[in-house]
Amino acid sequence: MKNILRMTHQRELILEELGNCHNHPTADALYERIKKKLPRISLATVYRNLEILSEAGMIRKLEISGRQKRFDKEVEQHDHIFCVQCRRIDDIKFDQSRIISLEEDQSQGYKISGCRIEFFGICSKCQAKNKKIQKNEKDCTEGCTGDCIKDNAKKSSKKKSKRKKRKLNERQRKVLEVLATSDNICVNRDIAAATSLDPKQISCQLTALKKKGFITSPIRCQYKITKAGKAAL
Amino acid sequence: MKNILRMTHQRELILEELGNCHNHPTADALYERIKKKLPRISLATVYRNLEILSEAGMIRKLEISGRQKRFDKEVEQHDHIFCVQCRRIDDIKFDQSRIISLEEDQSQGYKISGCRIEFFGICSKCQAKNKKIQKNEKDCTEGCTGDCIKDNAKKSSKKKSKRKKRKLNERQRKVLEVLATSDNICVNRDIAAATSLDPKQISCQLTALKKKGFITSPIRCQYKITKAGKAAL
DNA sequence: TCTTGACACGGTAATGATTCTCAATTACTT
DNA sequence: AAGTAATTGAGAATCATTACCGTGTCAAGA
Ligand SMILES: [Mn+2]
Ligand SMILES: [Mn+2]
Ligand SMILES: [Zn+2]
Ligand SMILES: [Zn+2]
Repeated sequence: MKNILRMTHQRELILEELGNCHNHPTADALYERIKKKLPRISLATVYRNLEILSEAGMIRKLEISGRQKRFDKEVEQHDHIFCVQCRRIDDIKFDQSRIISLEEDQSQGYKISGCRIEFFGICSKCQAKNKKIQKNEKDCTEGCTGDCIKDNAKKSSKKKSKRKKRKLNERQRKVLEVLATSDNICVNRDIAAATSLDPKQISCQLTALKKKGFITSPIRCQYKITKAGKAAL
Repeated sequence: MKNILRMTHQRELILEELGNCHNHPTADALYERIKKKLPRISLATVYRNLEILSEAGMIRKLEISGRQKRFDKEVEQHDHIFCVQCRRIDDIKFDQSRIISLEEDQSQGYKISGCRIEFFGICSKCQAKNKKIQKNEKDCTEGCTGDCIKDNAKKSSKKKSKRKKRKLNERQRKVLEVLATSDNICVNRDIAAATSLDPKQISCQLTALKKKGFITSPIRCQYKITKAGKAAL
């Protein structure tokens, strides 16, 4: 009846490897590290044990906003701060008792058992990086506001997990090829003539290509291939 | 080039329906409600518009701990409290500026742009329910700690999304049938004799059955079918 | 008026993270 | 050493979310 935790080699390694991690790793990241020492370990085993160990209170499972869960060797109560740009997560110590007791008055009948405080911002490294970029950046064609930071974060996080698939379908490739061969800006009609595709189809593909960043439309109804577009061919 | 939001019928409905929701609904829940008024709407449209509307600042996307994202008609800054048992989410107002300025001293170089505070506990309804259950519960064979509450929450949340699949394989059914016919507690050997299965196989199936809640092991190595197990046959 | 292309839609496939399944193996108990 | 329940690896399944694609609608410009 008593649930004894067997200390298998796998479990031991997972615990040890998490202990060596100072950034709060995801199950996947931990799996990659452990594979080097035990190549036949399964990702499911890593997930399983991280769950079991956190259930047993030997590690902590973090549910920071975002998709992947992260794991923490430190079991003592503490909160976190994360960088919205590079996604790193650091510890912060914060006395929750004060804020909880403050909240208990207007708790709407809830019996409060805890709270999670999550700061977010930009870490010192990213601040420095941004400053450098801003200096070097002179040919910024369009206003570069907070959006591009967000885009960067999104892109980097995606690239990190898996390579981004940017496949072109038959029609998109045709359209892109026409734009690649023609030096000047093209309109729908030009492309239709060159590809013998239905103009409606072309409009649809142009939209998709623009969304992917492979073409731009400097003037309404006129398109031009981008560097990314050329690279994609 | 300019991003104009067209107010389509679908978008209007989504906005309106979210406005009528006082609990912070998931995309899926909202979809189910909207389908009643517009049966041909696509789930993808609901997701797409919730994203667009929150991007435009007309609604808010919440990343409360847990898997599904939730959406909030209230765009003013506020935090949330959720019940770990029934998963309902309520609003709380909290002055973040104080706690943020408090944190800024020891911010480890971060430029803090905000924070999310998330209280959790047990709502008044669940508290009342628990009290009732505790009174009625006299045949609680094993210590009923916080664990069963958590189990309940997990189960109910799963049931809500899809019906739980509890199928038995060939061997599991055989084992369960032996336990069902025998009134007393059985050991592995008994089952082996009755089923002509390999004892190793039986051990494995017993583990699976126990995990599913179809059998219990009141004494080590001795098994007994549960009500759920009988129901499953 | 006729084109055009941006936005949007519905349906469906794909994706990413996580969990489940199951026969085989392993680590504890006795 | 034997017996047995916990654990494993490999892969399938699940769940929430997003991407894709062909089509439709609308408003603005030729
Ligand atoms: Mn930490
Ligand atoms: Mn709210
Ligand atoms: Zn950073
Ligand atoms: Zn509740």
